[in-house]
Amino acid sequence: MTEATRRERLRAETEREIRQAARALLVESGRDAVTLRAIARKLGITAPALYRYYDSHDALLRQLCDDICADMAAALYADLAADTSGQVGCKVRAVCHAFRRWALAHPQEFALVFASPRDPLGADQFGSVFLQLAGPLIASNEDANHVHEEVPAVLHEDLVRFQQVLRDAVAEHGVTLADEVLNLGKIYHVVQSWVRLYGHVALEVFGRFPFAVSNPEPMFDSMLDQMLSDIGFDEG
Amino acid sequence: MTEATRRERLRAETEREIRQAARALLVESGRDAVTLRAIARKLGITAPALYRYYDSHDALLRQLCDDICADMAAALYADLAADTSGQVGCKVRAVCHAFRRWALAHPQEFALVFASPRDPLGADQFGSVFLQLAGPLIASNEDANHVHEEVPAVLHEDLVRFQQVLRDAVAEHGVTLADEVLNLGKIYHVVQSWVRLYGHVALEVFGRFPFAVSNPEPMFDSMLDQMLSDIGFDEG
DNA sequence: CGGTTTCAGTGAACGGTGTTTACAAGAGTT
DNA sequence: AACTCTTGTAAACACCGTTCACTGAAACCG
Repeated sequence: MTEATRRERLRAETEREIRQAARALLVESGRDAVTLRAIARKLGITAPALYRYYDSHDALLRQLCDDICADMAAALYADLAADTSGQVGCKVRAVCHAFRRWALAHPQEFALVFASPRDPLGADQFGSVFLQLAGPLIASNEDANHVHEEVPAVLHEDLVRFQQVLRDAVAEHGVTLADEVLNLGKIYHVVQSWVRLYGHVALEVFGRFPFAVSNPEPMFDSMLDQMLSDIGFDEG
Repeated sequence: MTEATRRERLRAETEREIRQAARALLVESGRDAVTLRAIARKLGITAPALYRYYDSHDALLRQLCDDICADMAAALYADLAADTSGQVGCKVRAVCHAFRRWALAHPQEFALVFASPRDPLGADQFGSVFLQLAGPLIASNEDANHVHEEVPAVLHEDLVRFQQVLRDAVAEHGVTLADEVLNLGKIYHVVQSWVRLYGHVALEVFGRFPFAVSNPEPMFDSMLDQMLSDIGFDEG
């Protein structure tokens, strides 16, 4: 049984409906359609009532971003779990494909979360998703630590910091990483992989490839091949 | 002297002021601040007057996108011309740096043009900029055609089409390209370079790197090094 | 020159938006 | 039963895109 009082249950229910309505409006008609009055209309209430739940329209949009990130994370985890091959390379590939698939299926959400020149947005949420996914995957790839190139010294400071962030993320899963498996060269390639992954997906979602690509999926696959090879995963 | 009548001159002047006001609003306060009424206020006229110049708010935004693309193109050309080293690799590097610098200096414009899930937007404008820049640069790099890797057969169709687009773009400059210098492997790397260039710049502008990068420029430089090496330019 | 057309700009209006305020009415508490 | 806390309302304000009837001056023409 729920410990919450009747009022608390009703409030939670209304808040859920608000988020749901906001999400539906975003998906159906884009960011500009996520209007306090439109949301209220969907719930059969008036706009000012929403101020009992959110301080402003902006705050509601921020919440929407967090919800989107959480949903995306769930989708990525699901696709990751669906990959039953023991191979780590396959898992990485599965997650990357899931990210592309999610972005193409949710262009409005993608644009809101990943392409707004705003301060925090869903930054925290997303960062954790990336770390939760990338960290353990890299960690589990112990046998492919032959990547040991030198990276420019100027990058060391940032890469060491990211190394620590990754180590902490993995530690929450109860795994400890050796410097050998998580060397700076690999860290660098992880960042570069995120650049390419994001670049391809954003270009595809926003239609900004320099020419019409009839079927971008093979190009994405080809890019993944090189990414995985760069990062030190065996082909497969 | 101008052939235009007095009325035509005044109209052109007003139109220029409209674009200028719209641009200022975008830069100062973001996309949502580019309002017909706010523009009119800046010109000392009323909002409906703007309908004598643009069919709708949307049409005005589209024009704004075109203006931004044109300005960016001018900035890139200027930075390209400023590079007096004869080396093609240096020119490519200069243009890439110019693109990053422009994006960081104009985040709102970048977001509007490059990160909206809309149909054409400034697509034509931008595409031409990319082609005008990339085509001649690749063409002039005749001695570095040692890149001749195999690309997946599924990509051939698209790459051949892009090859033709590039060839046409270069032809307008009076240069004819041999298949040897513009082979599919190189074409593929050009596309991949655009993915990485766009990915890095967008991530930096939108603050979506998975960790705080204290000084992204060296990372950008490092990426350029690999890009140029992939594409077949000599180090320099 | 006088008459007519063209056209940039106005003011009022409509329905939409975020937000604030004062107020009502029910739920929970004592 | 009396009181408080919470959730909603209605009205209002200022802003938005857009339309429409209208004005006044510039441009054109006989």
